[in-house]
Amino acid sequence: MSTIREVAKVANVSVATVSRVMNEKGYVSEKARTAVLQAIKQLDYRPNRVARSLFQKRSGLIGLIVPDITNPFFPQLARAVEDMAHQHGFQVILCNTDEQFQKEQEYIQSLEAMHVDGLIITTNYSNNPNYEELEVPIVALDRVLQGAIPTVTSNGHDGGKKAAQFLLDHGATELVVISGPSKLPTIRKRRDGFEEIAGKHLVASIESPFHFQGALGAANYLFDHYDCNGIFAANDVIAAATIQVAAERGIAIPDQLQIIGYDGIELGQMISPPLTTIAQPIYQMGELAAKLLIQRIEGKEIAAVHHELMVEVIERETTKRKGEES
Amino acid sequence: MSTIREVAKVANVSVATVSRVMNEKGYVSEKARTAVLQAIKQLDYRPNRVARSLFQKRSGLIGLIVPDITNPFFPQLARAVEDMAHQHGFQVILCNTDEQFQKEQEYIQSLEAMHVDGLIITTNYSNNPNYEELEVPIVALDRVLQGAIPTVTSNGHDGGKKAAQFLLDHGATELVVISGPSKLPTIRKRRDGFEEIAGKHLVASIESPFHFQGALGAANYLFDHYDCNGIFAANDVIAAATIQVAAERGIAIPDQLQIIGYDGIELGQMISPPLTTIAQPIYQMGELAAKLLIQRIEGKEIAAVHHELMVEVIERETTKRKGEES
DNA sequence: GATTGATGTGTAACCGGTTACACAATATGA
DNA sequence: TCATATTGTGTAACCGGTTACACATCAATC
Repeated sequence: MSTIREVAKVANVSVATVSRVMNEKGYVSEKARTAVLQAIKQLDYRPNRVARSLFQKRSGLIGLIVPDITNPFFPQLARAVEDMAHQHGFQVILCNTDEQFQKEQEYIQSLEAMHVDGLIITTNYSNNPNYEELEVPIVALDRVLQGAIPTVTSNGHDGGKKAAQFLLDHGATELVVISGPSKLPTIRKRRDGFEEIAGKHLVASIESPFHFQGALGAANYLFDHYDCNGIFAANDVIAAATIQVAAERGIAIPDQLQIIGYDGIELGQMISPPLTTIAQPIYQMGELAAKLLIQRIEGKEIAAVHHELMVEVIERETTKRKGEES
Repeated sequence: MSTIREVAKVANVSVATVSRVMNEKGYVSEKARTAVLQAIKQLDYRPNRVARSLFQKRSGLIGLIVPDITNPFFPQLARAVEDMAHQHGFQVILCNTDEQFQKEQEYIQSLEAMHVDGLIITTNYSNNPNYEELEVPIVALDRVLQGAIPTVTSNGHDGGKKAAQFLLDHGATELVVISGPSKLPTIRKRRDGFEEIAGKHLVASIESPFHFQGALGAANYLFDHYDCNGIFAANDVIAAATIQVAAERGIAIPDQLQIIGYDGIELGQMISPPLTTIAQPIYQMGELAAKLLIQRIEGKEIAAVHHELMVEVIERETTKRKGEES
């Protein structure tokens, strides 16, 4: 791989001139410019980004910290972030924390040491650490962080309300919410919104882990202990598990039991019957987070600190058609 | 952020000594060592990895190029690669090509310019480009590349055979394979293996795109034109679509129709009924690819060039229990 | 003809680590 | 006692870009 000095030699100019041509900065004569361009082509010269980073203190790297890319909520988010980053000439570094505080800290340290230009974090350690003290710009995604850190979430409270209203409107009378880990604020909001509207129709409110196996257990527990005809699951994976357990037990969906999920991941349309769900605009959330981050990186001030996007219900087949409530 | 020279000043030694302490290289007196360590702690000094990269020509970065992280096959792969990379002190840069030649080339150029230490590629442009000419070590995952590039795949031919054998053993008599895009060698192998064993029981062999919507169309086409009681889908997403279409049409699974998928992604267990499938060891494949790459990066020669892992059938509920075939 | 400003170019320092090399000081062995 | 390791440390060059600054040249203006 050739260097700028070699290019300079071939083009018979100084390195400064080569640099000027490359960055289109400062005065360069037409003659010098073509000579340099010619030399660059001849040597297949591409500037060393590491060297450039060192001087400019800008690496063109964005760190994306997620709990686990394997959780089907995150690939779409990651994709959105990567697309937006790519459009602006950034690359993204993927980090999985498994929700472990220590891994998260390790990654942040590494990323800082390699001078990433910014960080997008979806994390739980909302309060503990010193995000505000970090020198790099940060945007929080799907989780709300303390302080002056911009965040992007969707309106979970409204989502919960919409879910309850939808079930009620479609003839469900005994409602259950299978919530996620209640230490997560975003999850609590969904549940609270649901319970607010469900009111006296609420039969039970139980908790489930996010992963499928755990949700299977929660669903079994639910059916063992309660009777209901409308379930709101805190995410689509839990909803899928609930559907599976219901199918095993011969409970007809949506006739005997209606189920509504949350998230709007692709999984929802792949299962049978296809899942009615409260869809977050996942891709847009990732996109917005990346956009905000890039704006901060480029020094623009950001207006609102907290961005909350709307959710919408996607009606599929785990709920009854309107007018057929029976 | 403090620099090595500041540390040197505080510890009252030269930068060389600080560097020696940090890298545990060369002679350092106990006295100097403790002074340096003390200074490092005092200043919360962390070496600038960019500067280190520049000199060492080693960035600690691995590029992972996938078609689309949103395709449920890839998150597990990415996770495995990232885990292994992290264990060895590397970070991974995620790139989505959408199977577009041009995006792939762009990414490779960028990654080269930022001096990634290695590349893991899952790509289709098996023949076209100049992978062999690249200076960075490469490992191909799930796709076979020409030349001396190490590859990691699973035994698709055997997988196809196993699928056919399994359906036959469980009482299916009229078999169909819904294959993926036949330009992909890995996909062709699955189909060929299946057809080899299916023999005269093969009723039809059709092609489907990989994404769910397209697969829905293919499944509808299939049911409109053929009668069969055993289907092999080239991946689990296609299988899920087939199940959904079958459910819509009131075809009982597995009683009237048995379905077997391919891949072994989590989706398979989340759908109803849970999917019998030929599972690739996805995580292990990613892990192995990363391991091989890291070995190459560290200069070790690699024995075998092509690694083919075994697949196994995971029996769930879209196929009949043995002994209950009819 | 002198002053001013725009244009064009090169030298060398700088970013922050790493390390070859020179030079000491001390220890070992004959 | 003198030659030879062994141990310990600092200076300065280097990695490959970027850019402040000095210096030229040339046209326009007074």
